[in-house]
Amino acid sequence: MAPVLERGVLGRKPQRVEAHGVEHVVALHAEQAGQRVADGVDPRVPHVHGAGRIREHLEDVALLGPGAAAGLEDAGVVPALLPARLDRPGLVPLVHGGHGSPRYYRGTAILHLRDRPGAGVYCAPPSTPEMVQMPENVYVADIAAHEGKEVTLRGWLHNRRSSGKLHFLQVRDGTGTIQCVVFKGNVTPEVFSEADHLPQETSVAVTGLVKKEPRSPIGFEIDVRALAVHARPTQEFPIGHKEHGVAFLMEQRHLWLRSPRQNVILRVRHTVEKAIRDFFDQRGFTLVDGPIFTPSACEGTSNLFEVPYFDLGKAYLTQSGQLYMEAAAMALGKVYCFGPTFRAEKSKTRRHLTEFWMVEPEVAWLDLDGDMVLMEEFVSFVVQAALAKHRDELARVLERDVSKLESVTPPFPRITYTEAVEVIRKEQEAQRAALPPEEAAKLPPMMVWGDDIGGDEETLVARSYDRPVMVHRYPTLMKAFYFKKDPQDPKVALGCDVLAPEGYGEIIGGGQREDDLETLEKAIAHHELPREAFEWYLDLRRYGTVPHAGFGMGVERCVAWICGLHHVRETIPFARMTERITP
RNA sequence: UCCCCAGUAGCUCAGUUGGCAGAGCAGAUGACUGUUAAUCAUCGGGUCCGUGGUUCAAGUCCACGCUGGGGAGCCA
Repeated sequence: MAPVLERGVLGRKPQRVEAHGVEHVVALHAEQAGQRVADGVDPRVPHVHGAGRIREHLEDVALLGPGAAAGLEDAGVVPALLPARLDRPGLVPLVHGGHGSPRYYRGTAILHLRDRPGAGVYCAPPSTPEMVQMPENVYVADIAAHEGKEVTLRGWLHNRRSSGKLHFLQVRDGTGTIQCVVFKGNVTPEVFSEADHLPQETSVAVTGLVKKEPRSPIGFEIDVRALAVHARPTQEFPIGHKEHGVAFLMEQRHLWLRSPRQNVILRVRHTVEKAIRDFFDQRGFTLVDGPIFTPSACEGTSNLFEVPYFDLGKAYLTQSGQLYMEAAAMALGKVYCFGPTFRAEKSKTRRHLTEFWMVEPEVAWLDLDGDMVLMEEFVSFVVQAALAKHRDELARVLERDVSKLESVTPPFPRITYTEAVEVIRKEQEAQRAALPPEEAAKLPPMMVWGDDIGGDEETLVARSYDRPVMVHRYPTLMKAFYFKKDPQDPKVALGCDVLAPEGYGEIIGGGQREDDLETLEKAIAHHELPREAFEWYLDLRRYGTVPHAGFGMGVERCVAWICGLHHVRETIPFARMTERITP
């Protein structure tokens, strides 16, 4: 080992030892041997600041053992190596004998520095060499539990402001963002200067005291004692703090996810997905995963993604797991599937994706009325779960009017399709009456019974209610072949759609299935579907057929509604649309 | 597939009747002990989407194309 060139008994004031020009070994040792180390972290320990940089300069480090008081020549010096991960500024990490996990010491360190400009060690007065609890690695979300303690946070630099002798670093760790205050008097000039020049999205480990701060949005700040730069961005982060266009942000989706807004949306999505599973789990449903590859269209041949499938020709990506869930319901009673769904429709609207996630429950011995009760309880459960967990974030970050979600509780209003048509026609008449005749003539024709309820019509129906509205008994001709006809009125099918309020439109479609073999055979023929492909499905009616019902809910539309978003593309991590498949 | 709109600095945009290419933000340098999208000063930064045309002169007008956005239909 190189000779010791400097040795110092450190006073109360921090002292910096430069190492440049020649190879140095710097020894620092305790002022008062035998000083008791309090629980937690004593700020008066050797601080190895700027660990990311120090790492490059340190070749060796040694710690004086318990006999430190005897001096540097004491045989208690423990040779040790600096571990690769020096991320506990404030404590000296050592690997005994050059292998094994590092143990963290406070006490006297001997640092062997390489000859590099800027190399140096900054030390506060050390206390007794003694193994101590290392500064806890904590998350911003849990910061309140660590008030008054020294902690290490690891994350990314979100933003930075400066005011002379203070730098304000906004550090984001995935659970939240916290302001870290770097005061010139608390760190070395190098660290202070570095803190003022770190670009956005630098990954850092910040060590400091957790302090209560009324000016902070989260109530706490970090009073920085040490800052370890893990990695500087190699180039400027494309997404700044000002506004950006949608096209640009979608191209940068992999980076856009880091923004506070996208963080909240993805967390709400997570909560919604968890609530979906909790709801069905609590009610004794079994999760049955449907296939992604399907042999042919579930509901006709419209708009399916086609993939080559070995010698069997073509396969298609699923557009619904429903038919398979019907089979599963006959086996397990109450089932649901939850997975991705693919639609090759060239839909370019705020409500459409080519790949989206759908949950589809199916229940044996259930009729339309029971299905509608299940729908309203399910939607209410999911909305209330999201509200309970994210009320503050929804209101603050997404500026969502959460009072609009509070009213989402059962029962939901129910109207028939026929009644909905009347409501729409009255609205359309009112619109016409309010316009001069020549203007009114330019409007699209009035809705008549049998027309589909489009996006505008959905909004007309939904806006008179403060919660989702259930529209049931649609004309049979509009619905898929498997819907059961209403025995009271065969012109309509026992289907039901749930329309979300505030213009979010259809989030659920479902209903009671045709359980009679002959009627179903006729329906397949009437829709001109290939009978062979549905033989297995007809088997379900051949072997103990029972009334059954179910529905499908699109996760993205539900999340968009809960979050109050303009477009579903923000609700899925990586949206797939007709004109976009990257990143 | 149809209808509408947009494309100018890294980003968001302005650009007048067709007459020298602009601002804010971001970046760099400096000032400031409480900033919250900090502020202030200074500096650097351009294939005006592409091709062709009209014109003394095109970011601007015309044609075609490309890319993206919004909407319709269909759906969750």
